Amino acid sequence: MQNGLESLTTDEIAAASGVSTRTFFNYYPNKEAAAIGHPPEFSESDKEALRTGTAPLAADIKRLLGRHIETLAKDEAILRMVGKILRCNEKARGILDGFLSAQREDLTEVFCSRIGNRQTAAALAHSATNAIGGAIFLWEHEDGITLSQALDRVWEGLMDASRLLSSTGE
Amino acid sequence: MQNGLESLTTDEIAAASGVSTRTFFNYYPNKEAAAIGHPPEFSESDKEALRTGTAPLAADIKRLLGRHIETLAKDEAILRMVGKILRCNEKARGILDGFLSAQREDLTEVFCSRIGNRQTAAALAHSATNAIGGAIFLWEHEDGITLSQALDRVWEGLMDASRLLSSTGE
DNA sequence: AAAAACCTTGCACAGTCTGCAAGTTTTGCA
DNA sequence: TGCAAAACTTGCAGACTGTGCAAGGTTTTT
Repeated sequence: MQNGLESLTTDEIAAASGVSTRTFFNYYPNKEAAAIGHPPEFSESDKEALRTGTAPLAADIKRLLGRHIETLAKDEAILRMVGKILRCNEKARGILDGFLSAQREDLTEVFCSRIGNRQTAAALAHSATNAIGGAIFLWEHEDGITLSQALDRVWEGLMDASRLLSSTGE
Repeated sequence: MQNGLESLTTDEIAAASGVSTRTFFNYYPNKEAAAIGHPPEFSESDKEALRTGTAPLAADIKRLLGRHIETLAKDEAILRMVGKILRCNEKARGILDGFLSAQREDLTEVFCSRIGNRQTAAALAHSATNAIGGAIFLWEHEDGITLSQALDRVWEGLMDASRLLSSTGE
């Protein structure tokens, strides 16, 4: 069993769900999309807080990410299972990638309305979504660490990296 | 024609390549992988230069990225075609994502050996690969801009973002 | 209670991809 | 040169995903 998904047929999934295979495909465009579902979005109020926040930008971003990771932490089991699927199913990765790209664009708009410059906003949005992804990755690969702790570690790395990039020496 | 790839069957591709369909699948694991191919890697010597460089980190990174984007610029036609495929084929996105993740890990090692801290290295690697992706995106969506110019714009955004993140005020 | 809108399902079908068992070509070496 | 081994190509059968369509059933509306 390389995947878990690959060894599950749509017939089996449909039967287990108590609908016909045809109906399964009325609900979901394909097997992978059904398996990974739709990842949670950043909350509107958190985005609004980021848009209008007055604390240093880094602090406001960290708050958004922290709250988002808390949301994710509510479904650790799902997160772990989805991670397993993503690790060995290319199509699933592509589908998730689509969702995350949309979220990143969304976040880019938020940053854009706070700081004005689109390229800068895009870089920030990338950093933010990478931090979430990185935190999940760390949490998956390191025992006895919570998602929040993982985010803190990743965040520190991002802060270090930012300092390194913006300083002229090393 | 939503995709271009979806309306092309493997039978057609194989026939056009002068081999049987079965042989096509001996060469490539699937249609999408065949269509997008393997993206170019960062050159070993450029990575080595980054590993052992003594200029400010940002300058060394920028050099690596600049040289990589020059490599990409040699095949603009391919880049454009692959972009078109990626935009509407989830499986292809997932496959590319796998390649790029591997490249990013590779780059993480490079940064790691230069600066020591793994999380920081990972953040830098993310920023670097995002810059490449962002530059291609910008080049695709803005008329009359070269890849190098696009990279410069994206790079400025990254520098701004780094300063914003590492400063306590705004 | 009839009509309209909606949902589920079966069926046929196009397409991807794999394993297997030939057959064919290339390589290497005697 | 010539033959055996290795490597490659192919056809075929088959499992599986996903779609269009039309028939049948359910729910909602009037």
